[in-house]
Amino acid sequence: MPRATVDTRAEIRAAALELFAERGVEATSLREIAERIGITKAALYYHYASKDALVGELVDPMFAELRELGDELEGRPVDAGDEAAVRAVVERFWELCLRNREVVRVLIHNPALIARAEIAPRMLHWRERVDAVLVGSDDPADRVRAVVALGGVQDTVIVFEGDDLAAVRGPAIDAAVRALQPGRP
Amino acid sequence: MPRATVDTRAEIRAAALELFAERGVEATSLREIAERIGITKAALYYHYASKDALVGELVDPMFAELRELGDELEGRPVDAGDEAAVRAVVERFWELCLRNREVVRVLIHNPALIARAEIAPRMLHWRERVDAVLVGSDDPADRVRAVVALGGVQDTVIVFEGDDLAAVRGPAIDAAVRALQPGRP
DNA sequence: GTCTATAGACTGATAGAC
DNA sequence: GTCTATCAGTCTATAGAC
Repeated sequence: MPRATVDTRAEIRAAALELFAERGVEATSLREIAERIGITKAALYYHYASKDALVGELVDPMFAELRELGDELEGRPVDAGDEAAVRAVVERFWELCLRNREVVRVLIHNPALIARAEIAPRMLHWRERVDAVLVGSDDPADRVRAVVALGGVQDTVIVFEGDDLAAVRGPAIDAAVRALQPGRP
Repeated sequence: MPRATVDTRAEIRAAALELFAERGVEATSLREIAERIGITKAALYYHYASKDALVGELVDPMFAELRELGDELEGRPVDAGDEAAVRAVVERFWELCLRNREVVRVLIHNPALIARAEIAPRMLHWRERVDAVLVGSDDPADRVRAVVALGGVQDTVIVFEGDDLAAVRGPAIDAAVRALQPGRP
């Protein structure tokens, strides 16, 4: 029987992202995804050749955004002393995490994912690249600061998921910018 | 046939923690854990009644430490202006994460875990409780700062796992302490 | 495009011999 | 304590009807 909606593929992705983010990829079966939108597992296989292919298509948009951000910033590292410039990059990273927060959740929660053949090549150290651009330095202490700042920012969109994220934005970015300042407090 | 080692239970826990941290709990089977230490799945079941029981015993020590820290700090909130006091708490949290970094990894990577009946009651908002003690405030902005600081610190013991963590400690704690300072940078 | 039916592998867990 | 053997259930994935 034909279905009420036109875009079954989009429906599959939406249901899958929700379940993957909530329970993890391994803990979610294709049967569950299919049943959530009222089709059978076999019908799902008509649209996606495998679970890996589905996961790959889900995480792709975020990787594309990260690559764009990396490309744009590459070659012109941020001066750590220029607070406005640092803040601008942190803000963009926050917005990116916010837009893709369900994907962030999936990636954080599924380490085995990045080892899968379909997905690993697309990861390319995603956040590490932004780290590097942001601190523009190989100094290990600078890298640590970047991990605290961006890791912390990334965590907020997950931890405060149900809350008013517009209110979280300001303090989160402030804290991250401060964490990035070199030297002892 | 009796085995070379005395403490099979400890061997099981060690192998399980390694595999759970690496791939996630759902993606690791009891057969894999058993075979890694040269016994069968049935032998493993002699020592642990279920997968949940095994997971529970693995995460217990960290929860116990968090409860101790919470108990000790409870009732005497840290003055956000007292930098030395703030630093002391952040340092203790860092050490706790470092000691339990494989468990941290397991918990981060397995959201579904905290919903399991055996484990949920022991979680009791672990990090949230430390957050609360640390900022000693219900102000949402303070809570956000605490999440950035402690989330960032927690991330470093995972991200820099293979590196020299003694060198990571200083910059990580500095960055977290700075992130906790109120107001705009 | 969606279905039913099924293959084949693996899972967590148990029974009972040694 | 560890084994072999097995259960019932689930999984990914496919074949073929409509």
